[in-house]
Amino acid sequence: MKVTKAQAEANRARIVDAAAVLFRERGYDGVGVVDLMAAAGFTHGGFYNHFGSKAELMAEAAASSFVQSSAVNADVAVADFVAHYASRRHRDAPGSGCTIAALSGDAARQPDEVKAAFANGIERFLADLGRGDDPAQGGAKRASRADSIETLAQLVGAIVLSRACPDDSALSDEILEVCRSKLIASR
Amino acid sequence: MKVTKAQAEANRARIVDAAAVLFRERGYDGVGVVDLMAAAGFTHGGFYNHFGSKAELMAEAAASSFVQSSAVNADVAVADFVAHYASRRHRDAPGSGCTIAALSGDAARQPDEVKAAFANGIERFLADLGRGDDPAQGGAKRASRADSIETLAQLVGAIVLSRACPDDSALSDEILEVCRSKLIASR
DNA sequence: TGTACATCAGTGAACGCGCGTTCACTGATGTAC
DNA sequence: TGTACATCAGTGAACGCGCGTTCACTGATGTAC
Repeated sequence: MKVTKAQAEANRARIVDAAAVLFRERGYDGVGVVDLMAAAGFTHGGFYNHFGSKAELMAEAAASSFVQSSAVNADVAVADFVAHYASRRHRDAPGSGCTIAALSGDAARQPDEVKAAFANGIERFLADLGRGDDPAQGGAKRASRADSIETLAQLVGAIVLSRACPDDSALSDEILEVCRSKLIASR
Repeated sequence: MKVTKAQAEANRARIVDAAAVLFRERGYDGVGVVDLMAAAGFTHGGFYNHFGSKAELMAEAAASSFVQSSAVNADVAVADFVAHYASRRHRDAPGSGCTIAALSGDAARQPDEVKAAFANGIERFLADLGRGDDPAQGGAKRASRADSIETLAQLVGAIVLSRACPDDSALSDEILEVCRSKLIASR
């Protein structure tokens, strides 16, 4: 049964959104095409009407998540964003968290198509970190690109490390707390 | 054909060593039991004489790599170690590089057995970063645990980010260079 | 020390299973006249 | 505006393949007497 062009486009977007969550939660190899389609409410056969390959969807899901994160962060003061990033809440909710922290390890073993999406995501992230806040509200000042890179590396490292520790481990919490307070102190 | 107890133990160690390299290069799901055994020179059937599961080998290979890295780093000044860690050479040679940087993303989705090995590796790494150098040689002073955590997060973040970028990308190099110079300047 | 037997590391075939991808088919949508 | 036909999003069966794991078998090693 065919479907409206508009409906088809909306369906495609549903698949991308579902993929963005599932990949972050379970990793690239942890989710199959069947799972991805089922999560969006479809059977797997139609997958290749929308995407050339599973890796292509990975690239698109990542790109989409970067745009979404950036939109959300635009309304948050930089210091608050940093504090939330290096938090247990973020660590424990990879599906709605930072795609770079959740999937960089997987991206490293993917085709350049995927890596290019990640590089764009990193650039966007650096821009968000460097933008500073509305001076009228007295938030953070604009940061240099090098400072933003340093901050990003530490944020990503903190989440990656904390997630590699056993659940409920003191070390995992400690890493987040140390990095959070150091990052906030240095702004 | 049975084999000497000593030989069997040596064979087992060969498997662990090969696994430590292959997992870092290709990720947990990127290597099969067949590959792991073949890399050590065996057929796959004997795998379960040595290990209870593939995940168990992952835990052991990680633990072994941490011990080995620590032994190597013991002879290097902390500043030199940091400089080499955040380098293109390290980025481009994951098989012989830091297991935390290469496999933390995979470890996050593994059983606690594996995560516990990673937590041990992190502790060992922190100890190495904090130890300082022989005062007679005028190297780094002892670092606080919090400073070591901060350094570790930034090192791991730098490699993880740089590997997620397309091959030969300027951004990848830039991330490494910025983090390297910032880390060395702050010691 | 010599003999008989149990052990068990390594082999290679086989297990069931899920994977990514392909394909013939469907029927409502979109288009040409 | 109405009719005839082409399109193509979605379905579900099927493809070949590689996965982790199991198993019967082998023969040299290790052990008991």
